Amino acid sequence: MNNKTTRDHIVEAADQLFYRQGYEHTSFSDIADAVQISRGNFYYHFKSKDKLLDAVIDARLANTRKMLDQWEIEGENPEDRIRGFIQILIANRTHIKRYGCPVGTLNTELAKLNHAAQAEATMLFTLFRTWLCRQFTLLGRKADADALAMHLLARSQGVATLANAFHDEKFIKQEVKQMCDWLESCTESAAPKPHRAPRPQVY
Amino acid sequence: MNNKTTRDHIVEAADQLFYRQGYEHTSFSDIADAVQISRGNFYYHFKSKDKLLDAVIDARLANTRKMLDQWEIEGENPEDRIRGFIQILIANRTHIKRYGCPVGTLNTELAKLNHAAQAEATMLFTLFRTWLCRQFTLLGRKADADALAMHLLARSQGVATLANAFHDEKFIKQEVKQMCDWLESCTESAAPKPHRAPRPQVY
DNA sequence: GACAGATTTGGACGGTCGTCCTAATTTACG
DNA sequence: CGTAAATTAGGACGACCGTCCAAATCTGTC
Repeated sequence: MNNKTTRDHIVEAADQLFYRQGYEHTSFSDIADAVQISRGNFYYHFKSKDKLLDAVIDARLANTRKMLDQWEIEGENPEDRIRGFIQILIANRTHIKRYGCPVGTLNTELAKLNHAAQAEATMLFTLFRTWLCRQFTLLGRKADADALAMHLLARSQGVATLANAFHDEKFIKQEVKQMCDWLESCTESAAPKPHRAPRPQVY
Repeated sequence: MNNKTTRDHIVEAADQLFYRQGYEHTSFSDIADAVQISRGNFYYHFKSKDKLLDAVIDARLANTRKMLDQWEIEGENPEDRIRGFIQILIANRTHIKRYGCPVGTLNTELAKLNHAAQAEATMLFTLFRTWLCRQFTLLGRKADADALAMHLLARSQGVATLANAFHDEKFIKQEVKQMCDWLESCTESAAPKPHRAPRPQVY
């Protein structure tokens, strides 16, 4: 599909701007400038700004589903898949440093606005949560798979928040390494060691 | 000092509203309603909204410094102090569930707005960072004290973000327990651990 | 080419925002 | 008490917002 519709362009530009500037701080004029259409044209495609937000979240949900599905059919083992998830932080480190995590920051903003689309945005987290949960189950951690999934999600969110606040990419790499170590400890035989702080070392 | 000035009342109300609704989403009218003064009165005390934000952040910085200083003179050992820090998540869990972490969400918002007060807001994180760093140093982890401090900050932020997104208090308690366990492992002697965590369990 | 429907344009509309200004009121002090 | 300064009230302002609408333009079909 080479010929994208105007609607697609709007959603794409809005997605980027919502991520970089936040939903509320992004006006129709901003998006119109980015897509190079007139302001009035929006209301032919979306009857309100809220509907546009819904469309953006739907697009993100679709893309995320596609990505996670893809990761699952590429024949790696669950541990490598989870490691792949962790590595997103590395791959997107430049954007994360500047704008934070797209999922986390959107959820945070919508919570403050008490926005109707909150539940839909949380679904983005749920997608990762259930996917990670499935991988941990495959790893033989069925009993606490969801807790492990939430734990990993939280670690990722925290890393993104601090990397953003301190504008620090190196911190991302530090923590990614620790998360990978932690992941390995999840797969170890019968008696796994609890998550431990590494001994002093130069990072 | 029983008689607070109008300025103090404004800062206090703005602080609350910025936390609950976000900085941008809070208007002077909102604050005026809360303080019960006229809108025009603001510009006698603050010449712009940005200056009001500066005052709010300064107040938060002062309160945080006071709190951390207090924690340090109350004769506990470093480990207990850090445990106290972790327990903030429990103490404030109801607010965190609803509005997220005051420090993290403010930093996230200001980053998106590319606001001039970003650096001042990051100072809130730095306060906790250096305090935690000092505690870990006292624990004998001088070499990686800052990394441990950042790690703990990140964990806390992640927990707050997810608890907010999923409106889940129980998750906070789960993770706090794990963070306390992790803290204990920081203080153990260089030799490997005497006891291990049990296999998958219900959290 | 003519026509109908889909799409786009640009401006009008109320409303709210941060800001500013002047007049009224309160407070402090000789 | 009287007066100057500090403080507050309330409205005016220009700008921008999301929304809406009528007219113009494009697109495909007979």
